[in-house]
Amino acid sequence: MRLIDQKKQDKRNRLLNSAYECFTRRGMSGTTIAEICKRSNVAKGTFYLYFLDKDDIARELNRRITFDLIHSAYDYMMEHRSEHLCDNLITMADYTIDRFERDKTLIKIIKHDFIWPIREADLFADDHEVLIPGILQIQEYAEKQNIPIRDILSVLYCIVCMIISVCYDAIIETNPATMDEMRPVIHRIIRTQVPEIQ
Amino acid sequence: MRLIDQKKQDKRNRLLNSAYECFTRRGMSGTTIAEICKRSNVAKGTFYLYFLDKDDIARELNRRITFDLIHSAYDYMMEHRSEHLCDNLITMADYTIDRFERDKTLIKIIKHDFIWPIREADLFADDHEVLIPGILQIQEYAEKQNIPIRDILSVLYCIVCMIISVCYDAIIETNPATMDEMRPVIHRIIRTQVPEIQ
Amino acid sequence: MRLIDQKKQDKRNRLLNSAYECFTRRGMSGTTIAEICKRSNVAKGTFYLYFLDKDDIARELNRRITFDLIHSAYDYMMEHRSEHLCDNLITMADYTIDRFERDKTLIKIIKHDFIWPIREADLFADDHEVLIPGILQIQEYAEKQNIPIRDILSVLYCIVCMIISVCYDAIIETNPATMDEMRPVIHRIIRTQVPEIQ
Amino acid sequence: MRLIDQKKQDKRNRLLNSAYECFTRRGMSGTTIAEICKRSNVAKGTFYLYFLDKDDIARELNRRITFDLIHSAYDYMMEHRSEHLCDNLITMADYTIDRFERDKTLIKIIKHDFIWPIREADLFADDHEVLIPGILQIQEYAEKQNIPIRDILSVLYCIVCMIISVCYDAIIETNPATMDEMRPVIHRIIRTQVPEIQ
DNA sequence: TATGAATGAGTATTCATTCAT
DNA sequence: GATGAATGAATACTCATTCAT
Repeated sequence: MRLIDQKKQDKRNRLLNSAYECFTRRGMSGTTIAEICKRSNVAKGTFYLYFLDKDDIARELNRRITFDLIHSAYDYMMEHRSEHLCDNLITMADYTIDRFERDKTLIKIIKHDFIWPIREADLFADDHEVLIPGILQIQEYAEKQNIPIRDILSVLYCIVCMIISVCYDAIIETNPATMDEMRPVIHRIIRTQVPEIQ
Repeated sequence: MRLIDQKKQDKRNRLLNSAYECFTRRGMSGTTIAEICKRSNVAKGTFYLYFLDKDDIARELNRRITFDLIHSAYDYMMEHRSEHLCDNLITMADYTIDRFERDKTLIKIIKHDFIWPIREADLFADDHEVLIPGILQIQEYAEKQNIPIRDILSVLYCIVCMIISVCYDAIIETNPATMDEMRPVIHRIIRTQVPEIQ
Repeated sequence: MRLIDQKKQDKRNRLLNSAYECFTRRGMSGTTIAEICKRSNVAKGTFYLYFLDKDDIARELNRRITFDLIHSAYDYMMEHRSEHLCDNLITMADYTIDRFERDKTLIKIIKHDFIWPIREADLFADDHEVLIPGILQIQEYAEKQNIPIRDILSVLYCIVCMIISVCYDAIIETNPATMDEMRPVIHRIIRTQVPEIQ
Repeated sequence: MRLIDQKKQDKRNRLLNSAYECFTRRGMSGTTIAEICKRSNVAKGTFYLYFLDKDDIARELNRRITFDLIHSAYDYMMEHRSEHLCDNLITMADYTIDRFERDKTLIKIIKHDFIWPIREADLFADDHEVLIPGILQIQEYAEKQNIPIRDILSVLYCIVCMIISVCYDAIIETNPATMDEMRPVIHRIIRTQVPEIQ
């Protein structure tokens, strides 16, 4: 990569990082483009060389955050791996909940803009492992249980939706209960939906 | 109630109705207080005699919408009642999904601002039946299953969260699938979480 | 008129006067709405209670300026009246040219936005005398010369267009000659187009 | 001319052509220098090697357009030549009006920025024939009529101003009448100002 | 010569909120 | 209680111009 292209990429990243910090502190609608630029030591006009508008940078940020969160959770799970899918999912859920509790903006952003990273069409694409890591174990589970894989994925999707909503309410609004009270409920639901194979 | 109080109540209601129509058409952030007032034939200053600000009226509106939706769903269910809690919950879920499909703003508002209408503290209040109708059948089910009622309610809460998120994604974004594809998934999850009693 | 309406009218006029002075000094595109407001001792938001945008106030201003200029020229002519239409037109032209020479912004505004104040449709409306004063003498002249009045009016319109363009070029650009050199040319053209009746 | 100079000239012309197309489509104030450059496949910095700013290229463009229009009109007239100056002027006026009707941007540019291409000082310069073709016939007419040539030229200038203004109003604003209605008026005025010699 | 990344001054417009009437 | 005129802070986005390469 040419030096100048590296510089551009670097500037783009600086803007994304600043945006993350600003969105984190003041929320997306409370953040001005001027602030993002100032924090990046970049002129206001420069912002528009890299992004269309605030929504554009927010979308890009979201993609990165979602991608990073899923993969971190997966990596963590791999370090504490069990042979049961069910336990592994709970490990990932717990990791994610912990992240949310430490970083409340993260849950705000995710709740507002989460995009399930795999569409029906992509299901058998070559790189779905990149998008949803651990899909191999899911396929295996589906075969053992003799359930279509897309049924498993649908339920997983619903569980993820649920976790995000519940975490948001519990962490941000403490409603209807605290995270500590909701966590075992989430565990139970996962266990019920993805029972261990005998 | 004195006549003058009725008049005040009436003006308050007019403002709430106008707000609902405006939020419905243009979304909350796209709605100005001026519009709400104009539609209510009320001066702008008057708005502030009844509500603190836009958030205030939005909160109140949300309470009403949630309340109305739950009770409509309950009434509908009572007309198609089964003896199994599980079937009744599915009936209510289907009714709600239908409402969302017909009125996309409804799901937008609910997704953005849903407040689970019963808090721990209220659980044994005298009027919880008003907030969550059908709680008697839930209590009955809890007893038969020998599960603490608050465990049932927690799971119900999670299911409601899930339904809202999934409906929003399916209806508004068609992601990751259509509502027709997600509906049976939701049914299955309810059945798994609230199994019929033998 | 109620006191409050008088105040509103007064504020509107203050804005128009400020706009005139600003347009005069810096031209329309060089004038900011902030300046107009400051000069009027009015908040920026207030501007938008009275006008849609800069174009709107400019249009209104133009209407007033054109109306005022024509009527001033007519009044002046009536004080130096001759029996010949031709001489009267020259008197009005001279008055106008003098005004342009004294107030260069006037010619800029007029050149940019002059609107001939009488359309075909209005020709026989009851109030055309308000728009183009002196139309009675024009009608008289048309009858004596046995020419359709609309032919006279068309020529007058063309002469007015010509005067405006020539004045602009001469006064603002000194091109292709000075106003002193062009004035007799204009006189001669008027005399040729509207010959005195024998 | 050296090859390198030809290349430079070529780039300059490309910029001028692009500017014409852009001004034509979006008007001068709606055109950005970036657009002109893009259309010319030239970097933004390069623009400033050839022109001072947008006004500079606009002025140059205007000179070319005016020059081209006058010469086209003259060429057309020479193909339909009469012995009378008056008829020839009408032929040229008609040609010009037709051009304006077909190309509305042309009249907009001309109206906004017309520059009478001959100044007093240039009148007896060697190349005035280049600037105002047909000046020989004008001189001849002046002699026959025993009028100073500059008097004829002044009147011609006024007529040109008038035609431009009237065409703009008629074609762009249809005010106060259509071009079809104004055309004979223009003819009559020319005939009156430059009567055929007996 | 040529490039194009970076700059940052410049401005219209909205709208929640107040307060004199 | 009710009004609605007035406020003015707050902000996204453009684009001519420069200058290091």
